[in-house]
Amino acid sequence: MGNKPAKAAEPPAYHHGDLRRALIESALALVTEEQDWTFSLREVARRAGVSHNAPYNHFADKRDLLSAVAVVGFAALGERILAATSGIANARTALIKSAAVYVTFGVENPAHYRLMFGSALVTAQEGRPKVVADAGTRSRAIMAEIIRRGAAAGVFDAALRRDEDLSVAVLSAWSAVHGLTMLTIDGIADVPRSDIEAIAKRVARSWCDGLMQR
Amino acid sequence: MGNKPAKAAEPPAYHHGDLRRALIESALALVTEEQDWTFSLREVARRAGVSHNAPYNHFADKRDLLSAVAVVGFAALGERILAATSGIANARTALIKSAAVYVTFGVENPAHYRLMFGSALVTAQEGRPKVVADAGTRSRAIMAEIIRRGAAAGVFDAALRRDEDLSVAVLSAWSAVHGLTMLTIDGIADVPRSDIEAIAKRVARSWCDGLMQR
DNA sequence: ACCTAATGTTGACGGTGTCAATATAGCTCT
DNA sequence: AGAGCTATATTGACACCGTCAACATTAGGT
Repeated sequence: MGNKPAKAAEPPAYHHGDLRRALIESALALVTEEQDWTFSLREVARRAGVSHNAPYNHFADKRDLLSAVAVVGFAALGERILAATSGIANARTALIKSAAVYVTFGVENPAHYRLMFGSALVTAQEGRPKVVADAGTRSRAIMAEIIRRGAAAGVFDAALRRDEDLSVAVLSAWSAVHGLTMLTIDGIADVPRSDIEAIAKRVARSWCDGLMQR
Repeated sequence: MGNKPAKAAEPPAYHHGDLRRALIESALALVTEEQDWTFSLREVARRAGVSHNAPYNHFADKRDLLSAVAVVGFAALGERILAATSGIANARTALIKSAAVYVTFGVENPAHYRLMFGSALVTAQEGRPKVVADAGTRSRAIMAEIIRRGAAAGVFDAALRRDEDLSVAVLSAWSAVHGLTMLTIDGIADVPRSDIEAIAKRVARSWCDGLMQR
C-alpha cells in the first residue's frame, strides 16, 4: 500500500498511521455506545484493529487511555460553554446559559461526563491524573470568570469581589450544576430528558438569586 | 462448636450462621478500608471465610451484593439527618444543618457514598436496582419535608407551596449538596476535609437565600 | 546500507465473574 | 427416628481481563 499521508503536524505516524489517536477514538466510541467505561482495553485494541498489547506502546495502562478520553471531554465542554456565552454581556444571563449548556452536555454524554468527573481515574497513590486535573481546573476558571464579571459589574453581591467569597460562590455554582447533572444521568432524580435544559435554568436562576444584591 | 445463638428474628441461620449478613458486613468493611468498590466478589467471600461461590446462594451476582451495601448506606444517611434536625423548629436552620450532615456523611464515607449514588449499580436494561432506588427516594422525601415545612411556615417563598415549584426547589437543594459532596470526594474541588462542614453550611445558606421571601 | 529505537505481535500468568455438577447439612413429614 | 427434600456450600471449569516479557518488524538518522 503506497499510502504516504505525510501529515504536517503530530508525530509522523509509524506502523499503524497514528495508533494513539485511533485508540482514543475507539475508546470514545465505546464510551458513547455502551454508556459505560467498563469495556476492556482489549476491546479498544480490537476496534482499532491491533493486537491486545499494542496500546501499551502509547499508554501506560488502561487508566492512562481513559484519561486521554476524559481530557478530550473537558476540551469539548469548555468550548461549548465559551461558544454559548461569549456573546452575552449580562453576567446573570451568561451564568444561567452556561449552567444550561453544562448540564445538557452531561446529560447528552453521561458516560463521558462520569469519566471526566468520576472516580474511575482516581488512584490512592496519585489521585487524579495530572492531565485530567488540569483540564478540570480550566473548566472551573471559565465559571469563575463569569461570576467575577458579574460581581465587578455590580450584579451580584459586592462581597463577591473578595477572593474568598468568590471562590465559595464558584464552588456553590459548580456544585449545583454538577449535582443536577449527576442526579439526572445516574437516574436518581427522575428528570425527563426533554425538560433538563429548562430545569437547569430554573435551578441556576434560583441559585443566582442567592447571590444577588438585595 | 456448640454455639446455638437461637436469635429471635431473621432467617434462622443455616450452615454458616448468617452468611448473607456476614457478606454484607465484609463488603462494607472492604468499601471503607479500600475506599473503592472494585474489590472482587471472591475477596468478599474470602473475608467471610467461605468459598468463592458461596455468595451466589444469597445474591444473584456481584451487583446484587453491592446493592445491599448501598441500601445500608441510605438507611444510615437518613437516620443521621433525622437525628440532627428533629429538634430544630426553624426550617432554614434545619435545612442548613441537614446539608452539613449530608455532605459530612459523604466526605467521611466517600466510597460508600459513591456506591449509593453512582452508576456502579446501574445497568442498561434494569437501570438502578429497585431496592436502591426506593432507598434513595426515601432520602429525598426527608429533604422535601423540611422545605415544605418552611414554605408552610412562611419562611420561604410562598410559591413553594405549589407542588411543582416545591419539587424544583427540592431538586435544586439536592443538586447543591450532592454536587458539593461529589466534587469534594472525587478530589475535583480542593476542599480541605476540616472545612467541609463550614463550607457546606455557607453553600446551603446562599442557596436558601434564593428561596426566601423578598 | 546499517544500526538503533520505536512500534507491533505472540504467549504467558494470575486474577476475575459466573455457570454446572457435586456434596452436605438442616427441615419436614411420617 | 428415619427418609426425602431443599437450602446451602464446595469444587472445578470457562472465557475474559490487565499486564509483563520476549520476540518480530519497520522507520529514520547516520
